[in-house]
Amino acid sequence: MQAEARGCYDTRAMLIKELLAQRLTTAFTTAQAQGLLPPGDLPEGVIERPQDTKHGDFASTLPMKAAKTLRSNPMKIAQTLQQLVEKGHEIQKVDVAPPGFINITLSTAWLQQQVEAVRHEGERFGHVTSGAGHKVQVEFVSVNPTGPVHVGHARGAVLGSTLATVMQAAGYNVTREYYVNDAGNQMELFYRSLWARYQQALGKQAEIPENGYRGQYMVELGQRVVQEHGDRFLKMPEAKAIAAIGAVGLDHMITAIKADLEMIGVTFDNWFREKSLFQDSTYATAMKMLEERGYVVRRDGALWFESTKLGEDKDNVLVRSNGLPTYFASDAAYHYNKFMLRGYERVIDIWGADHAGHVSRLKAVVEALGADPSRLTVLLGQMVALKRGGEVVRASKRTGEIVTLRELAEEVGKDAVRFFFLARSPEAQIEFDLELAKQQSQENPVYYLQYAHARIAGILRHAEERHIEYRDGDVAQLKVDEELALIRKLLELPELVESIAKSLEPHRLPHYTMDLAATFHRFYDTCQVIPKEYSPEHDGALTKARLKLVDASRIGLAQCLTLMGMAAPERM
RNA sequence: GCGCUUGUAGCUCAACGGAUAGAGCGCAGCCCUGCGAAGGCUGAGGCUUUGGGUUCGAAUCCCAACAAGCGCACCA
Repeated sequence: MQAEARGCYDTRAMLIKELLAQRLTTAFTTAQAQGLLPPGDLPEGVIERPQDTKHGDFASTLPMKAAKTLRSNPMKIAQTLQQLVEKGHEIQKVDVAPPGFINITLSTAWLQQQVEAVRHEGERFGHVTSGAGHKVQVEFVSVNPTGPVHVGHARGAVLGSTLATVMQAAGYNVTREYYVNDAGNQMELFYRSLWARYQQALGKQAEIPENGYRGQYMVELGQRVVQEHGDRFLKMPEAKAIAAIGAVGLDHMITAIKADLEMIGVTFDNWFREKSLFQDSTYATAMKMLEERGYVVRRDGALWFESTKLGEDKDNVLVRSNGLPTYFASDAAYHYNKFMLRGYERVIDIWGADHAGHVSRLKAVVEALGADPSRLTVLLGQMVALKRGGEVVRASKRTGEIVTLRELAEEVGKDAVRFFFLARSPEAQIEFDLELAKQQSQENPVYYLQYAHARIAGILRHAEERHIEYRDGDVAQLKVDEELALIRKLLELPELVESIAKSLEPHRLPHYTMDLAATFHRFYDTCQVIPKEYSPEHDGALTKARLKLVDASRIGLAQCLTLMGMAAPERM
């Protein structure tokens, strides 16, 4: 394995981080075998990236972690390992720093060679194989189709779509799914509200039901149905009319939601209908299974899921005494479908924090259905408080006072919306000031990233115009700090992709991209790529090498922007 | 009242239990007769809400207080 890795420049085969971890592990066991270190287990977390690059490319805190179990001095352990780590051609030096750090610096020659490796990988650079084709579902947004998508939903949309993309890059087999809640009494209310608006559009007297949907969009929807269908629903018996008009309204809502989400680059592989759970035997089978496993009891005329048997605070109603199933029952059946029928090895649900209280009971029901609840992860996006010029804007579908995603996308732009929500960890409760967002879109981090990409494109264009062919450039010319720093920064991308897929923290991607862009800008500032008085004899070697580095940077930056669903412009 | 999440620069936010806590915006200076100045460099700005604890080491883990958000239905 090690010999194989040594001769390999392809980062896809093995990350340098993993290679170094192996070397350290081998050094550790060798030291014990030779009696240089006392016996004892290898601690977790062998290798990491130091915060400060002056400490080298990689650092290990292994000596300090092992000191206790080995009953040995951390500095002594560090020094022992320092001697035993196989350097190969990748490692330039291994240092020891108090109180027991091992610092590893990569060799310049190896770093230079990575420029070729990145260019060789091209569009695939940054992709890794840690996901091993495992079947994963990411379910997100899933807004009730009773109204348009609003600003608060944008967060989950961006989080979910980026996570799905990154997991795909990490080698998972990912399905993006939207759960359409087209059953239940909220939908019933929506249908009846639309029925009323439809009648009003035809000049008839009609009342919006209590707690119905009163937004302006419902008025428009009613008018639209009149345009498309005339008064034909009036001729039906009311119950039938409501059902028929409801189906039409639902269709329009889903189409609108789909279009709005596409405005910020969010798409799905599957739109799963709640109703389908009842149309086939999924719901019945799931309920039967819960019953057979002894988790269902009848009490006060309702059917209860005995979550308390699984350590929950209280039981939950599956079927109300009026015979109608609760949302929770649908959810149980839906997850039965995800795990049992479709066989996802792992399911990630992205919800708003207002649903936090439902996580544990859903996990309980998944367990009751016989799936390991650790296969289900629920990510909660904390609430987004919406402001306009410092004033809080209340978002409510029923009162109709909403700022829609569409408005936001039109005002602020897709890339800025994505970046803004993506850069914050899901747990952060954020305030979104529309005025500020618009204003800042002039002086936005988004432009910082895209400018770097456009700048790169400009240089490459320039090289082409001057007919500078750099295929034969020699990367060994790259020796300046700013050049090597840029290579080092690029090499972090595959590690980051692997790490994000594991920790489910896509917010680290925008921060890395900012870093990469800054590192490029610094390189640009100190290292001129194509001199004004360019002469092939005099400048050729360095210019060609730097063009290769610029090209590798383009690949890395474009990959980041692509993973985030943002544009990578050639010009601005 | 109980539970979950969160308190980090003036503002918006980062920081696998590791070395001097970092970015962007804002603020004060400096840098284009050289590839895109939507850029670079320098500086000011922090008792990581407070008080205890755990350990070689804590913004990070545990306990308590204070503050904010969200839950606590036969709604979704």
